[in-house]
Amino acid sequence: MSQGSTARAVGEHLSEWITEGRLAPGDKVSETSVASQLEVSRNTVREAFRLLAHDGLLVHEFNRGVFVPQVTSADVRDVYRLRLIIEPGVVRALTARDTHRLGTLEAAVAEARTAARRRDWPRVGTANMHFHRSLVALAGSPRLDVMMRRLTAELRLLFAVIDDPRYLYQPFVKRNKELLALMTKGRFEEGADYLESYLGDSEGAILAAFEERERTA
Amino acid sequence: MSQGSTARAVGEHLSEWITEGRLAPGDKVSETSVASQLEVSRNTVREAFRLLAHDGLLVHEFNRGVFVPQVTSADVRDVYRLRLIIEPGVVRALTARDTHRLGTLEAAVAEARTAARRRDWPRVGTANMHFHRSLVALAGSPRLDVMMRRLTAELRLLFAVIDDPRYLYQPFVKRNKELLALMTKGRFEEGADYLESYLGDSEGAILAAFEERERTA
DNA sequence: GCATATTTGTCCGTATGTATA
DNA sequence: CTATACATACGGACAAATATG
Repeated sequence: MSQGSTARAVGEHLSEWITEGRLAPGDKVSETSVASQLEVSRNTVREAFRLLAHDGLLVHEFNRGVFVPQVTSADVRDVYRLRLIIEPGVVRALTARDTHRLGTLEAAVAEARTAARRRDWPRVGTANMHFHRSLVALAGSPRLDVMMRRLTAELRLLFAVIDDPRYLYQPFVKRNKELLALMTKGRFEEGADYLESYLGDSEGAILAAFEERERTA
Repeated sequence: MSQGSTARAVGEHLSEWITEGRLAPGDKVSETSVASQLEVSRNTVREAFRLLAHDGLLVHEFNRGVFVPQVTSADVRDVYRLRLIIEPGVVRALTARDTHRLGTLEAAVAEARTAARRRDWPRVGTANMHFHRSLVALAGSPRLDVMMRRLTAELRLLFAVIDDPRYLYQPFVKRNKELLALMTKGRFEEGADYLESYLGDSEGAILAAFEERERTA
């Protein structure tokens, strides 16, 4: 309606429903129900489904419909394996003249700070995504950007499983800030090492939550 | 109809048209023309467009339609940058017990050999794609597999620009075979180094063709 | 295992808005 | 600036596949 396609708008809605837990992992997402709730045609809903399936936020099973992915600890490991390859690699490849291109990272850090002050943890999570996407964008590779967009989208899916988001999101604020400080000083090698251990900790925390959940279930 | 969706079948057709040059880079791909030529509905064509756009074989511009990507030397560099990160990394991470899991690679090498004997260069190209996809599959990462599928699809797009495919495809046959030999012996570090230089040469050859083309155009 | 109801996959016709000649 | 072409979106329809009782 306003700007962009309605299919994209429907996609945004669905994306929120997923990250807010209104749509739980494993849930079936019916074409007709979404179409009637958002008052759009079924065709448009199908278009939105494709967009989200593209980012891994929905899975499409032929003749059965679309579902919210049932993420497991294996997915956590896979996502973090790729993050550990990509993100420190990008930081390590930076040089002194990149210290002037960190504006978007600063913005993301500021966004996270104000959100944390307001105890708005979902927004802290969004800011964290912005930070890491901006970080990867420094590499200047369009294809890497697409891949990182996918990964951060799936990250939201993983975080959505966690009951208490604060416990996971809060550490990000400080650590992103510290990583940025290292990078501003041009200490990229140190930054990459810092990022590696930071990602390792993050993976460990999420993994623990998942394995606990998988044990009880 | 037969197996899978008709949208997928339409996607296969379009994919062939692109790699065969029937659809040239920069061409607009009209919904209605494809729908009438393949005798399917516009709706189905739109679904197929999304599928191919997902793999980078088509680009979608809002309110303007879909186009065959206008690939440039910058795209060559970007694709190879990612290949150089991913593929040698996978090989380096392998261990002795992976030497028994190289069956798909052997099959791809054999496929390339027989195709080369028949001077069927497009088929050699396909076999080469299979080889590198199988290689990355050894890492056991579903998300890396998806990414590699995208990259190889785009690779076909790059190769489609080259006039004489034999010149580019022929070296692959021998080099894939030699890489496989190293891997079979468990010499993964050497294999990774070999792959790096091999990819570097490949990039250089394609890049030269692109820069020549961009100079004349 | 069967009959039924639901839902998806596909198609068509039409209206509206956007881009471009 | 107007006119044309085309993409976006709608709503209804039907067959086929799936899920349900």
